[in-house]
Amino acid sequence: MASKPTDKLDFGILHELIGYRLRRAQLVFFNSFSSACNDLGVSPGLFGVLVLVKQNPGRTQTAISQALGNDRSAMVAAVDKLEKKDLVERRPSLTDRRSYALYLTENGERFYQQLVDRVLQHETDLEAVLRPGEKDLLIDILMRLCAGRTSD
Amino acid sequence: MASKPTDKLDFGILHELIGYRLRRAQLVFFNSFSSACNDLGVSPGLFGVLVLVKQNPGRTQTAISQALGNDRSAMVAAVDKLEKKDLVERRPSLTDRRSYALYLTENGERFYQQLVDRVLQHETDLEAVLRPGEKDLLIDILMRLCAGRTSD
DNA sequence: TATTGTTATACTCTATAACTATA
DNA sequence: TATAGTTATAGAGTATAACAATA
Repeated sequence: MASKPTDKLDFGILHELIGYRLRRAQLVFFNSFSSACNDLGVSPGLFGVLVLVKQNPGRTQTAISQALGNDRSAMVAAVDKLEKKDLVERRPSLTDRRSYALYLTENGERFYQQLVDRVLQHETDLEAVLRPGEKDLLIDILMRLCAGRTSD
Repeated sequence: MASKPTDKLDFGILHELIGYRLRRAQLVFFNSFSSACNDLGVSPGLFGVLVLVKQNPGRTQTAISQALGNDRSAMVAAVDKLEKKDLVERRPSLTDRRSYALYLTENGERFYQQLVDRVLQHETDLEAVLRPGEKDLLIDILMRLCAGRTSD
């Protein structure tokens, strides 16, 4: 009898590889984050920009992009989107006429509170499968795995 | 005095969010996996296909794609690449003339051993920052985070 | 009617190179 | 010379819709 496509497959070493498990888990998080926040029009990437601008008002696009570990060219479209949504504004830098200083707008400040509530609720939902202390340990392990290989 | 782009930024809640930490860690893994295996011409995604074909010879493209959690249309280019590298072959299914049965080629079998050695070495390198028992716990936590939300 | 492999297509994310205006 | 923002561009990766052959 031929095997059906829905039969469980043997994953071999795949299930024991940290890289594969990270990819699957990250995909789950990405999708559920998007579901939780797509009515607000904020992707995981844009959320990261918003947090850094909120916590570090007045920084340049390049500084934000370096902190997030991606190229400054990618920041252009991101800030464009956030500006169009009236969440972030580019102000001319007082000290360097080549660069902009990024700030949350008034609307962005209000929006940010609402967004963070939503994100923390999402986080809480997904933490439901963790036992006490496991979240902190998970974060700690993930940071160690990045140590020396990223800018943050 | 103006802040320099290289100053450390305040990440606020970002560093405490599982989703963000997963994304950063996954990026580190993806990049180091690519460095370790790009001379072999195998990406993380192609590696997943190879493992599933090795462990489940004779399955269809659709079965493999479902197990990996992506669309069957994406399998076409993947199997094309693996066939061009003489690692995988499409054999006509004996029971269903619409579908192919996937197998590793002879060359693919030899290549697979070498590739797995490389991947396990890569895994070992990255496990260096983990304490005894933490890897199993990490895998367990990551699988729990996926439970009920993926096909595997 | 439903499914397999395929194609065409599009969208996101990301990186590189080159340009401009400044420094 | 070097840097900030920008643009054009290209490459993955991924998803949808539609089609022909087959079930």
